Amino acid sequence: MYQVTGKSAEILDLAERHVRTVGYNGFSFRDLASEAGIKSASVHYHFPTKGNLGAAVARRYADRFFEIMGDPLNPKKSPRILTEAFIGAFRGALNEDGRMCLFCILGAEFAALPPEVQHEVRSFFNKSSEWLAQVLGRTATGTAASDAELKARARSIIACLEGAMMVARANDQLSIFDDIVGHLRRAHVVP
Amino acid sequence: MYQVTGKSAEILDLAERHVRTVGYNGFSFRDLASEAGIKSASVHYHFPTKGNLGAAVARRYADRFFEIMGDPLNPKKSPRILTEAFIGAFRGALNEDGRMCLFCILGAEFAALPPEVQHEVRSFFNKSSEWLAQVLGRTATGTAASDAELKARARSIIACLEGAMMVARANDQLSIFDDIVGHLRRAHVVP
DNA sequence: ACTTATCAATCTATCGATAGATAGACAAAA
DNA sequence: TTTTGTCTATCTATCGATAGATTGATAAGT
Repeated sequence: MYQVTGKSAEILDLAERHVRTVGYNGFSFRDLASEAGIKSASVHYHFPTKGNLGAAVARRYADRFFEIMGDPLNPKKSPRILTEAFIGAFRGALNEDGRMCLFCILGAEFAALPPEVQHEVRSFFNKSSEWLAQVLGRTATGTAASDAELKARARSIIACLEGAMMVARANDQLSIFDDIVGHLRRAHVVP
Repeated sequence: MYQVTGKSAEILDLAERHVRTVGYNGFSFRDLASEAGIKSASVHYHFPTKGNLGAAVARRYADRFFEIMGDPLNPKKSPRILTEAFIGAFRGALNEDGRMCLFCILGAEFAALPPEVQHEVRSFFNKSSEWLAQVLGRTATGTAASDAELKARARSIIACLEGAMMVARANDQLSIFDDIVGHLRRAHVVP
């Protein structure tokens, strides 16, 4: 799918790393260029504008995420397993030397983003809560919850995870993330 | 206490508004100057550096917050009332035409901030979870929870609120925030 | 009362650095 | 020969920050 090769992929990697540490407004084309060993003009060759680049980074990140997550209705994987994988993906992102989830930082900076990047951010939150809602829907706990209710529950979990990443990183303690997830589990919010 | 008057206060107001919408790296001294009707050099007169200004904004915001919250052990206010006030403060921030909690956006941008601003961010998360932990400690539910456990629970609630703000704003729907808080209540995480 | 000195707050003008972006030349590959 | 990727060179706009002049108000000295 997003199997961009060569310099383009390298630039995407660098840009992603920057966004996830210092945010969209915290790096420049020159930063990327010097790290990729080319000139900033060459970065523009691959990605005409910064908004273009930002959207590409977001799209690739989301595509990877959902590829790893797989089918939420896969009968071979229990809701429990899938939810753990979901949480684990967030934890893994934070564990890459204190990098944030891409969409946590983009979400916070939302108003400062070019429209095409904003679109990707919204799209991710929609898709991810949809995905998680489908998983939650499989744990039929007697009451048949509506799609809207399931999606709201999913969003609540996602919000908690995003917030947990942020607080954990600001304090440079991964354990804070784990504590928060623990509370999520103990409150039976999660399968 | 923080009764800064005149232009300084006006600049702080403008800077706070900008940080809470586009983040620390999303505005310039010139932006502030033109809105305050002065020149950017005059902004530097009041706040020598941007880091200085950022820290001042953060400090004032935090001071106001804790002044409004009051004493977490005030016997005249139930834990329930205090927790609601706490949640309400976050909701109110979001409700000011889609502005974020200052520390949510600063937390996300953390690695891009000058040290003095980072310090204020950490300090806020510390103080606010301390405050909330004291409130939670008053609802002695049989088991005597340790201070560390209470603080972890407090952090979990705060993380959830910050995440809720972020997700709600990215989707421009205040109702998402309310949904998430609803789940928080239903899961009995909150008094 | 008049003068002098100080101060807070602003200005103009400018600094070096950097931002994102473009034009056009060049070389290698297809 | 056309495409692909990179380069040099440059543009305009803006960044945070500083220097030095100017204003009006206040205070102190005579």
